Parts: sequence; C-alpha cells; structure tokens
Amino acid sequence: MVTLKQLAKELNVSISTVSKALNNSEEIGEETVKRVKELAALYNYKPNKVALSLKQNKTKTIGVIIPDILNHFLSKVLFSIEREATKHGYNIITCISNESLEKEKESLQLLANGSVDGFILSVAKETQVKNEIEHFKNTISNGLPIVMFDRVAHDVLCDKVIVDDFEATYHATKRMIGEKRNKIAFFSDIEDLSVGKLRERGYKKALEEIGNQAPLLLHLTNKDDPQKKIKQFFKKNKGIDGVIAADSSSGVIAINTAVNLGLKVPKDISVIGFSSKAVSNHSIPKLTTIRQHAKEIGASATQLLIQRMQNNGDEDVKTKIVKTSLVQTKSVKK
Amino acid sequence: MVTLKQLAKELNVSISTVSKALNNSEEIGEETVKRVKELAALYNYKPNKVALSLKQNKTKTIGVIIPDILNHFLSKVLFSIEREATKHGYNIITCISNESLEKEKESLQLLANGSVDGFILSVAKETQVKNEIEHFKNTISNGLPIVMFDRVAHDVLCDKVIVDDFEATYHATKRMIGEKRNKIAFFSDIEDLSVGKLRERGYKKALEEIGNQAPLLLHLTNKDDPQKKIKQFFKKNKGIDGVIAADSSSGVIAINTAVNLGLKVPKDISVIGFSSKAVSNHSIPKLTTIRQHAKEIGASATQLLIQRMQNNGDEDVKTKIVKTSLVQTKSVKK
DNA sequence: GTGAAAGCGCTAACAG
DNA sequence: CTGTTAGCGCTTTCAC
Repeated sequence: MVTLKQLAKELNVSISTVSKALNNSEEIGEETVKRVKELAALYNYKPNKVALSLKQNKTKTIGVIIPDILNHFLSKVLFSIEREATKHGYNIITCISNESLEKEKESLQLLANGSVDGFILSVAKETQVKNEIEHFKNTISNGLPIVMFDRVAHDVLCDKVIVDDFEATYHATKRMIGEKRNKIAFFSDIEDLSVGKLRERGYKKALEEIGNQAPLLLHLTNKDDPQKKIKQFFKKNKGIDGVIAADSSSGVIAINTAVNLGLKVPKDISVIGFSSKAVSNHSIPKLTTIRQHAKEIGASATQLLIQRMQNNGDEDVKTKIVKTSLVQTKSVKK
Repeated sequence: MVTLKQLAKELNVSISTVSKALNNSEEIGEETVKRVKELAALYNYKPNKVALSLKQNKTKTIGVIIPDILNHFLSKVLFSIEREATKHGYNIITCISNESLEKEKESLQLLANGSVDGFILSVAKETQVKNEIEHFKNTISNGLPIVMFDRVAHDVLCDKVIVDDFEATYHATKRMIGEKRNKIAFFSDIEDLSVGKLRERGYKKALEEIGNQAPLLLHLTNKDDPQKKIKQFFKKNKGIDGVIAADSSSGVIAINTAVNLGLKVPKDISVIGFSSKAVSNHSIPKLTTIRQHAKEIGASATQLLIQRMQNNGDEDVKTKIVKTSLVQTKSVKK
C-alpha cells in the first residue's frame, strides 16, 4: 500500500501538503492539487484505515453478535444490517455466539478494545436462560453503545428493536378460532427464548379468552427428530384442527405430517408458522406465515446505533416495535 | 478506554515500563510488574487494537465476502470460518456481495485499505457469468492473499477449497441407474454458477455412459413459483422416476409434489438433493441428501489463509477438494 | 501556498 | 532495572 510519505517524496513536497491536497483543502495551489491527485490515482492510493481510526478515535465499524447464523431470520437481519451499515460507510465485524453466554461475553470483550464503535446484537439463549446482563451493562458504561434486536434483555438500558410476538400469535390463534377450530395446538422449539415465551403467551391468551379450549403444547428440542415427534403428537391428540408454529420448521413439517396422515389442509386442519418465503414452499399447500420483516429490523437497529454514535450517546433510549404481518396461503381457510 | 499513558501517570513510571511490564518483559522488576498488573486489571486495561494494528502493520482481521447469506450452505461455511478464525485470534469482517460484481469489487476495494490482512470469498454469480477476475488479481498483487471456496475463479492463482460437485451428481445419478430408474430428471436453480454447471455435467455424464436416457432438465429461476413449475414439469414429462436436485430446495419440493400427485416415494420415484439436515426434514419421506461438509470447507479455507499470511505469501497455491457424502434416507431405494 | 511538528496508543531499540 | 526516543500513517495547528 502506498502512503502519503511515499507520494510526498516522489512529488518533492511535504506530507501535509499531500494530505491537504487530497482532502481538497483550500490552502493548496491548484497546480499542486492536480499533480498530487494524479499521482495518487496512478498508485491507487487509499488512506490507511487503521491510521485514520487511531487518529480519529473511531473505527467506523460495528460489532454484530448473532446467536445462530443458520437461523434464517437472524441471518436475514444480519444481511440487512450489513446493507444499512455499508450505506452509511460502516463495516461490520461479525461474531457468532452460538447461543453461548461465554462466547457472547468473549466477543463483547474482544471487540471492546477499540475494534468497533458500537454493537448490534441479539441475546444468546444461554444468556436469556441464566438472565445475565452484567456484560452488557459493562460494555455500555465503557462508552460503547448497544442496540438489541429480537431477543432483548429488558433490564438493560439501551435501544431495542423488537417484534410484536405476543400480538402475532394472539391474532393468528384468534383467526383460527374464527375458523371454528376447536383443538388448536402450539408447536415450538424455542420455549426458552424471550420471543418463544411471548409467542406462547399470545396463543394461550387467545385460548383463554374463549374459555373452552385448553392449550395443547408440543415443545421440540434440537435433539428430537421433529417428524417423529410431530407425528406421535398428532396420533396421541386426535382431532387437532389447528397448529400455530413458533419456529421456522415445525409449521411445514406439521402440514406434511397431516397430509401424510390423510388429513386435508385446510379442510381438516389449519397451520400457521413463523417461516420465510423459501421455507413456506416446502409444503403443499404452502404454509401461511407470520413475517417478521427482518429487513426492517436490521435497518432500524443499524440506524438507531449510528444515530446514537453520532450523538455521543446522550439521548433517551428507544424501543422500536416492528409489526409482523400474516401472509396467507391455502394452509388456512379463507 | 484506559491507555498506557494513564496507567504510567498514575503509577509514576514511564509508558514503556508499563508496556514492558504488561508484556512480561524480563527487564522489569518483580515489584513493578506486580503494581502495574494490578492497576491494569483494576481498570480493565486492554491494548488498543487499532494502535497495535498500525504499529505491527497487520490487523489480525480477515475479510469474508459471501454472495448470499440466506443460502444455508454459505452461511454454514461463514459460521465455520468465524469459528476457525476466532480460534486463531482473528476477527472477521463480513461483506455480502448479494451476487453482484459491483458490490464484490467495492467490498474488496473498501477493505484493501489496511482493514484486513487477507480475504476468504466465494465468487458472486454475476462475476462468474461475466467471467471477471481483474479485481481478484489486483487485490492479490497488492499483497492481500485470497482464498476462494466453493465458487471459484479457476484462472486466478490463489488457494482454493472446492467440493467434488461433478463426482457427487455423477455418483448420485449412477446410483439411481442402479435402482433401475429409467427417467431421471435434473432440477436446478443454479445453472449459471460454476458449481451448478459441474453438477449438471456429472448428471449428464452418468446418463451418457448408459446411453439410453436423454437428460431431462428443469431450470428454475428465483422469479418462478417452484411448486408450480415442478408440478407442471411432472405432468408434462410423465413417468419421471428419479430426480437429482442441484439446489437446496427443489429436492424437498420434488418429493412433496410427487406425493401430492399420488406417487409413492421411493417405490415410484427416487429423489436426491443438495440440502441440509434441517431442510431434509421438510418432506415425508425425508430427502436423501448430498452433504457438502460446510464446516470442513470453512475451516480449511481459514487455515489456508492464515498459513499463507504467516508465510508472507511465498508458497505454491493449493487447491483442496472436500469430498461430499451421501446421507441416505427413504427417498431412495435401499 | 507550503511545511514543520505534534499527537492518536503502542512497541522496541537504545541509553543510562 | 527504568526511561527516552523514534516511528507506524494520518490530520491539523501553527509558522513561515
């Protein structure tokens, strides 16, 4: 990489002249500016990012900590963060906590050494289960702002972007009740997560309101064979005529299993899940899905963080709620 | 963030003494080392990463450029790169080219200003279609090594990690021929990619060898409704008794569609696809899959890059082939 | 108009 | 054993 020094030497001018010329300072003579710029272009000069960061005490880099990159929703948010960040001239350093508290702490620690100007993160499962928040608080009091999305730690004072999970399943369940479904089940492999709990609560609330249906829950773990579990569940609980799926996979598996068992969808059973468009194609009929608008979530989180960094953090914390929407297919009745 | 300067001041010693003490230099007195370390621990001192990078002229950061983060395989590789990098004390800066040549060039440019010590990337679709490689060559001649994985530009001299795509579909097709399948189709939504072409070639080669089956291709685009297209294809081409799917979705859709049309799997038709474990659950029976060992690919790529960076790049370029393996389920005959 | 010098935080060669 | 100094690449204030 070419440096100012080298350019200066070759042009027989001082380093500061070159610097100023390249930064369009009014101080430098037209002719000199031209000579400097030409040589810089020739050598494809780029100001060294590291030196700039050191000088200006900011890196224009955002640390992003994601619990699970294989989760379609989370990686979609990551995509959107990257896009928005790039748009504003920021890079992102990605760490994957893999749902582990330890790794989350490490990542936070590791990047809090001047590598990044702030963080966007979604809280790891283990962190939520153990309800640890010290590491977040420390980071913030160290001057590094955090924006949390989706899975948030409510007791940490920072900007947040969340989904209306409760409302989403509440309305989905109500919708099925409106279809005169009498035995609506709830499938979830995320019962430990804050969002999983909210979704379950929305479902339960809707059932409570009508009063004549007991909740019917199936909790899956990632050790289970989901097809097997779901099939067993259908067999054990005869007459299920509705399924709300809190995660991205069990909705399509529910439809496929129902069909396999000879049920007609949506005549005999309705299914709604939290999947993406791609996954909704994995059943016939396609799965009716609750869309979380990952794109908007990522963009909002990024904007909130950049705003806060530019205002030196003195601002009230905000929580933005991104509303879900229901994309209806033939897996529910009209 | 605390700096050496502040510690030095508070301890009434020089900056270099503090630095040496913290770096366990033999030069410094036991007592001083202790005092310094205690204060450093108290203030949670961390050497400023940016200053270190500037001083040592390396950032311990790897730039990763991924064409599509929603692609399960690619994000799995990303996961594995992050893991391996972290293990060796490297961070990763992620850019998503979104299959665009322009964005790929930009990312390369943007990070070639001292932000990273090298790159790991998979080539964008547009880049492969237009067969552009100048930007890669420039980067490398600028002293920044590149390791390519999966989708590689063969004409660029650099380390590569690839999958035996040709072999994989060749053997999968042969396997179906062994099942006495007489009308084996090939589904793909990645015909433009180098790997898509190789997979198609493997399929065709196997058919050629037996000589009595013409290739039967269905090319999907992301504008298509894959369910509709596949259903139409089945109806138009009666008697399809085998499907090889080159992408991650069309395999499960093929099974679901076949079942929907009244076929028995695997009695009437066999299906093999390039999916992940999670997606293979989205059909009944589960999809037989060709696994690409994303984990190993990411780890190998990272190791190759780190090795090259440590040897200052003077080494012959290597190409590592990671063999796929077939995970067999009931979507094919025993 | 141009250049010298200081300083961002750190390491390391050299001096004492 | 400890301190001084230079320098990584850059911006910016202040002299000339």
